[in-house]
Amino acid sequence: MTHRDRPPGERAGGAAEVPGHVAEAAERALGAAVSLWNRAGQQLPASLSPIQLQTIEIIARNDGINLGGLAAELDAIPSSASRLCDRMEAAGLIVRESAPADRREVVLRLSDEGLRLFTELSRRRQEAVARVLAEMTPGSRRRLIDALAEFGRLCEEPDVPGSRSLDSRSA
Amino acid sequence: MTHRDRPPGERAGGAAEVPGHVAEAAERALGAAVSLWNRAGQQLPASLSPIQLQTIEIIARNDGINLGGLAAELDAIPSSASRLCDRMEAAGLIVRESAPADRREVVLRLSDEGLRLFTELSRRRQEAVARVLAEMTPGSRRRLIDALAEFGRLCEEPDVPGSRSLDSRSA
DNA sequence: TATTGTTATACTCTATAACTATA
DNA sequence: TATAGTTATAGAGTATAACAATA
Repeated sequence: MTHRDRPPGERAGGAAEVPGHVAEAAERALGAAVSLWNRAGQQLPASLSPIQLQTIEIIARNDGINLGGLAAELDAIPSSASRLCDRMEAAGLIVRESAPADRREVVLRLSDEGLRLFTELSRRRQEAVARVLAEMTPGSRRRLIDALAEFGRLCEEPDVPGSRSLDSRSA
Repeated sequence: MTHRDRPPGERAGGAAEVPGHVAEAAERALGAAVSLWNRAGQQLPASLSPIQLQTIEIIARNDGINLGGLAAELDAIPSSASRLCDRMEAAGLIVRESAPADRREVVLRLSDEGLRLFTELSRRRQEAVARVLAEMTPGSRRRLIDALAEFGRLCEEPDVPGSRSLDSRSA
């Protein structure tokens, strides 16, 4: 599906093939979508900070992740992640366990309350997106979903510049 | 997984018309896009915090906004916004002026440095999006841009539930 | 008096550096 | 010694409440 018949040596990863006004339109539309996305989290009844919300998502998708792994996912240092876990454990959102294999490590899991919040967050995001999708014609909606799915897959590909694996803390 | 084919021409009006698996796919794809979007800001050479980045965007798009307006856009209270402006003014990113019409008000503008950062942020976001778009086939890309533009417009419409005008501070 | 913004205080979030425990 | 995590300290970000200036 990944249509890449360009010679590997060509410049800028092929971004030059996309006209400026197209990138600008995409930026504007994505900006509105990002706002919609973020509001779904802000409107949760529990009123978690963005970083606590992000932490819940990371642990939900990486059950049993250790503290260093969480810090890496947050793009933060272990000390910050540790303090964050202090507060989230005290708030009853996560649990810290000692890893059986290596007792230096800490295994992180969601508490029942944390899992409930994650489920609710996902539900609200889907609902917010669905409300907008419902305003579109079925044809537009179908084209958006299909194209967006491809776009999302490409965003997750590690070989896309600016995707992951960058140490932005040293910037 | 019942694929509901609705008769075309029927008025779209409720989120219930969008099947759950469609909303789920959209959530997943948008999540990846949101990550791409956020990384563009994190990788700026200046290393601003998300809230400072957001403040720069708000002032850039609302030149001369007053402090209360900024606070509302940030979904924060004036006191928090005032402290934020203290630091950003000290960092040379924004300037505070007294409003000529009403001397109680404070008019906020970007400094040259703040404007430069905003331009760079926008450039990097467009570049990140363009790099992914360049990986798509021209047809998919076209369909995505067209459908995404419509989606973006609908996200910005005030009558879409969960759009704006919500006082999430009281939640 | 009502509105706009700032200051006092306290808590969360984050990084640097020093530390403890385990390997 | 090297690794995983915590604690000490300090500064940024935020809210509540009290305050000052202007309308």
